[in-house]
Amino acid sequence: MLMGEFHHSIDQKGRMIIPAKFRETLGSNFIITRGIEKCIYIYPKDAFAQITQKLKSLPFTKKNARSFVRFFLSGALEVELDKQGRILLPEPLAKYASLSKNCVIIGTGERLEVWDEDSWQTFFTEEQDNMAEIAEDLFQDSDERW
Amino acid sequence: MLMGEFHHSIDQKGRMIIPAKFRETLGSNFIITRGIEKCIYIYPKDAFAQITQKLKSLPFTKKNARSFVRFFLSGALEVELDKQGRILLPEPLAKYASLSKNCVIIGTGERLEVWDEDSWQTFFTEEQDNMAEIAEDLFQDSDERW
DNA sequence: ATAATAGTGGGGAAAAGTGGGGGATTTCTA
DNA sequence: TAGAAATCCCCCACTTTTCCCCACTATTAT
Repeated sequence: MLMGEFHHSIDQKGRMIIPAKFRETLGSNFIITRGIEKCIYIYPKDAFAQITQKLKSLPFTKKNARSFVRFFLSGALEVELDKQGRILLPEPLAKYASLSKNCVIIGTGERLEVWDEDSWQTFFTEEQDNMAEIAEDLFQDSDERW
Repeated sequence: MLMGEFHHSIDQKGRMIIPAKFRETLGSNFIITRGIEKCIYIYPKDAFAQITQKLKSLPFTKKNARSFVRFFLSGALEVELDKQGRILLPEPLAKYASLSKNCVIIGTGERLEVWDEDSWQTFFTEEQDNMAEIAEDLFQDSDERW
C-alpha cells in the first residue's frame, strides 16, 4: 500500500527521485502517466495492466472511447529506475503537471501522485475545508463505521 | 503496447523519425493510413491484418460500410524505415493531416497516431476538461478500481 | 562516533534525432 | 530514345538527449 508525502526536487537533467519507501512496491520498471488532475500518476506494472485490460474492451468506433484511450495512453510510458533510484521525467508530462523544481510525491493506495509543490499547496488548502462534507457525501448510504 | 507522446519534426524531404521506443514493436515494415480524426494512423502489420479481417466481414451492400472501407484502405500504404529510423511520409497523407513541420507522435495501444502539433494542442485542450467526465461515464457500471 | 542508506549533482560515453550531399533509379519530355 | 528532371535512398556529419558512473552531502541507525 502506497502512502505518505515526500518533498523532493527535480534536477536540471529532469530527473526525479522515487522515495526509497516506494521502490519495493514499484519494482524497477513501472508506468508513469497523466493524472486526471494537474498531476502525474505512477502505477506498478500489474496495476496498470488491469487498467489497460479495461481500456481494451472499449470500442474504438466510439468517439468518447477513442478520446479517452488517446488521452490516457498518450500520457503513459514505462520508465526505469537508474542506479540512484531516480527516473527521467518525460518532458510532456512534466509540462502537463507544471513540474519544475520542487515537487511533492504522495502515495494514494495503489498509485503515486506527483504534484508541483505550489499546485499541491493550492489543492490542499482549497480542499481541506470541504473534506468533512465530502466524507459525509461519499459514505451517506453506508452504515459502516470507520 | 504502444504508449507515450513524442514531439518531432518533419524535414524538408518529407521524412519523419519513428521514435526509438516504437521500433521494436513496429518492425521495419508497417502500415500507414488515414486516421478517423485529423491525423495519421500507423499500425504494425499484424494489427492491420486483424483490422482488414474485420472490414471484410462488413456487408458491402451497406452504403456506410462501403464508404468506410474505401476511406480506410485508400489511404493505406506499407512503408519502410530507412537506416536512420525514419519514414518518408506519403504526401496525400501529410496533406490530409495538415502535417508540415512540427508533429506529435502518440502511442494509443495497438497503433500510433501522428498529429500536427497545433491540431494536437487544440484537440488536447478541448478534450482535457471532458476527460474526468468521460472517465466517470465509461466506468460507471464498473466496481473495479483504477 | 561510525557506518549504512538516501538523496543530489555533474562528467562523459553512447544512442537518438536532424539535416543535407550526392548517386542511383524512375519518370517525364522533347 | 536520349537527355533532363524529379524522386528516392544511402551515407556522412553534427547536435541533442539519455544513461551510466562516480563523487559528494545529508540523514538515519547502531
